[in-house]
Amino acid sequence: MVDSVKSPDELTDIFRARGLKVTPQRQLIFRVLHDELRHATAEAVHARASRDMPTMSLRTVYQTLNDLAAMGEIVQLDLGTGSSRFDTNLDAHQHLVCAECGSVRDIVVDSADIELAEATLEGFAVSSTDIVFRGRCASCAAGARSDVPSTPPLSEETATHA
Amino acid sequence: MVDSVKSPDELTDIFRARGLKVTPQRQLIFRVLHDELRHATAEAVHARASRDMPTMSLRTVYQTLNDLAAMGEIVQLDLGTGSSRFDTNLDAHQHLVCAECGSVRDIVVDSADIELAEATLEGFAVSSTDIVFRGRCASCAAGARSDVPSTPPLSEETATHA
DNA sequence: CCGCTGTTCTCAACGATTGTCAACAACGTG
DNA sequence: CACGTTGTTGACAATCGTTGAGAACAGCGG
Ligand SMILES: [Mn+2]
Ligand SMILES: [Mn+2]
Ligand SMILES: [Zn+2]
Ligand SMILES: [Zn+2]
Repeated sequence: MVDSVKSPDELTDIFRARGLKVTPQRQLIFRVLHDELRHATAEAVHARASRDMPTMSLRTVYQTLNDLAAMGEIVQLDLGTGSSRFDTNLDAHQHLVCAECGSVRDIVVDSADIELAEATLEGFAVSSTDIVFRGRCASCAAGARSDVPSTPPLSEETATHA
Repeated sequence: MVDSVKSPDELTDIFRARGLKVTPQRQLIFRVLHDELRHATAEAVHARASRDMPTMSLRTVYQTLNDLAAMGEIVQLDLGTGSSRFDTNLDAHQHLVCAECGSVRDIVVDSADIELAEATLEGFAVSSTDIVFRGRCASCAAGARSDVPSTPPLSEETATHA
């Protein structure tokens, strides 16, 4: 039902098929993406991977994430939170971004709802529609202090999802 | 009919009212924003302003743009093009961003079209909806080479608008 | 087990933006 | 209109996320 990131094994095959080598670093990143992180920053992936492989460099994480994104196995997002997020959900969808804690949640908006009048497009060919709903998540509304985004830009689909 | 950036005179009054000093630099920036630039980067504003006042520093431009944005006199946008754009159009609207030349065009999407099922929100309070349609503008489609975004991130609502 | 390639790692550079702070100018006051 | 206070400017360094370079290194086919 969901078109999510492929399994480490599948990604391994894909990399091999492209003549790319399958290193322990890459395998670890595959696993992290598949099993744990949803909208992770490179930093977050690195932090998680470093636990299992302390020598893992941030550079390698960026490299592999970029490779995966280039192959379309993950999607690079710019949600305006400072750093890129890498989305393992490949289905067409949009995001709810909490202005306070920075958590990211998937949401599906019927694209039929966003019909643009052809006339107003004036020849512009839309190839993708990025919608970001900004606001405050439930958990922030609960503990809430209404002022500034307290928690600095976070590293992942924060807390919240429990 | 359009809620656009206020006139230099009005902005002058607003700044004075807040105890902020009205310097020639600021006045120049007010004029540039009001008369010329629509979705300018700080760099673009600086380039334009520097023509009339060569000593103008980029730092001052950032400062003033941030001040104006903080007061709600302009809107800071992150369209994923590398640097912030400052929008002088204060009406609720969205953007068409050309992947090739980076041009930005306003477009109005009936927000009623984007009704989110309350249920799916699960307590998330949406405060703003940012929609960015990415694709290729008419003029790029005309001269078009279909590959990479040739023209690097631009400085403004490029060419196109003639 | 060998070697060719593609990889990893370290470290420096990058672009956009902000912090710092001394020199400076706006503007209310006398 | 000169004066002093206070906010502002401009030069410069620092920050953050990300990428470039190059040498050491490890897949993987032979
Ligand atoms: Mn997502
Ligand atoms: Mn606009
Ligand atoms: Zn939150
Ligand atoms: Zn274009």
